[in-house]
Amino acid sequence: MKENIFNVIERLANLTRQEARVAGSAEGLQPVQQEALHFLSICNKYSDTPIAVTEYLGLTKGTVSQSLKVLESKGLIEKVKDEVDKRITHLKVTSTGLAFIASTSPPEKFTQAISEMPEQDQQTMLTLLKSTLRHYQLASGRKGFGVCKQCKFNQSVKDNFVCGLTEEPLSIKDVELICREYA
Amino acid sequence: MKENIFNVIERLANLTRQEARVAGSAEGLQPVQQEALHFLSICNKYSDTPIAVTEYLGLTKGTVSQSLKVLESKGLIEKVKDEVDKRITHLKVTSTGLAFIASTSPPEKFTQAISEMPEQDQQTMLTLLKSTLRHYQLASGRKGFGVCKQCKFNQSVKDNFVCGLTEEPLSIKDVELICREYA
DNA sequence: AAACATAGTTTCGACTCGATACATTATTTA
DNA sequence: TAAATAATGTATCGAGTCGAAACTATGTTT
Repeated sequence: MKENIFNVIERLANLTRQEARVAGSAEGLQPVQQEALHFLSICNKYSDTPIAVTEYLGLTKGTVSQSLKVLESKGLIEKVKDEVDKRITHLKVTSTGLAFIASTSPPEKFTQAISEMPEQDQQTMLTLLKSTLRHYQLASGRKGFGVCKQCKFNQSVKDNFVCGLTEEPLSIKDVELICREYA
Repeated sequence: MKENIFNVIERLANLTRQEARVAGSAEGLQPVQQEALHFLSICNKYSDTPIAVTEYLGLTKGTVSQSLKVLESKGLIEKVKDEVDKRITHLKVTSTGLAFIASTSPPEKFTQAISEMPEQDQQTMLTLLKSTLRHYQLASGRKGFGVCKQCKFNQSVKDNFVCGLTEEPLSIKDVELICREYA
């Protein structure tokens, strides 16, 4: 059973990677660069840094630094120095970058395949996949990437949200974005 | 919804790839080489060729040829010329190769994560993932890789199986292995 | 103030990948 | 039957990925 689940996930990943290769070839974007851009388009302000991308993709920072340089040179992201901690660089996805991601992620045929399944099945599968990922991240001893709403550092005060880790107020938008400090 | 399903699958794939990178580093095996070896360990005699590996991984034959050369040089597979069609090379996984795959696939922590889920959930997820893959392969206009039991070319005669495409008798083992001509 | 930790870049060598050209062997067509 | 075409597989090239290591700069601890 686990063998089969593993096989199918591997195969799905191979297919999406192929689609990404084709979709990105026009812009000269490699699959891994698209994954980085995709992450940056869905993460919040605590996670829009090279190190967060590194942890998300599970690569080394040197490798990721190269990929980000490419994304920047193509005008898909911009680097902005953090005003408080000057070691940190924030990566902002440009409108060009957002447009690219919107047109390629999820890949067209993947989207089509999912759409052909009953709504209820989609929901069930998502729930089970999320559960698998959570268990997998725990088993890997890896910090999870999650959204602030469920983060133990997210403390809501009346109608506003405050990050309990940094005590910074969070916008509604931040609360719904993926966060590196998720716990 | 589709976005989320896509995100989770991508993340699961990243994690398994990382585990594979670590597991293979001792033997000097790259993730893609492990995937090729894994496929060869579960395919039948119609699919144990370089071109079948190429189609399965979605790469070009030149690229795959290189990976197979590495697997051969490490004694994990052996190349055997086809007696009938002399263009074809069959790839046999050696006992060393089988031992490696058995110890690394699925990755340990992935297995652990799956095992922690209720049996019923595992079954449900497998069914839904398979359905997704089937739809995805169709949408991609790609020939599916499946097992002979459901293949339209598989015609059973009494207790024996015969491949309706080649009219060759199939062993019980062949019938249960993944096949390139699956349709 | 010194030691250490963190964020990020650069450089290097090994490897992946697609594209192309090529050799062999089958199959189709004329 | 001969020629054209198709299929399987290999070799080579250049662009790109990857981890490791060395490095800079900035923060944090001691």
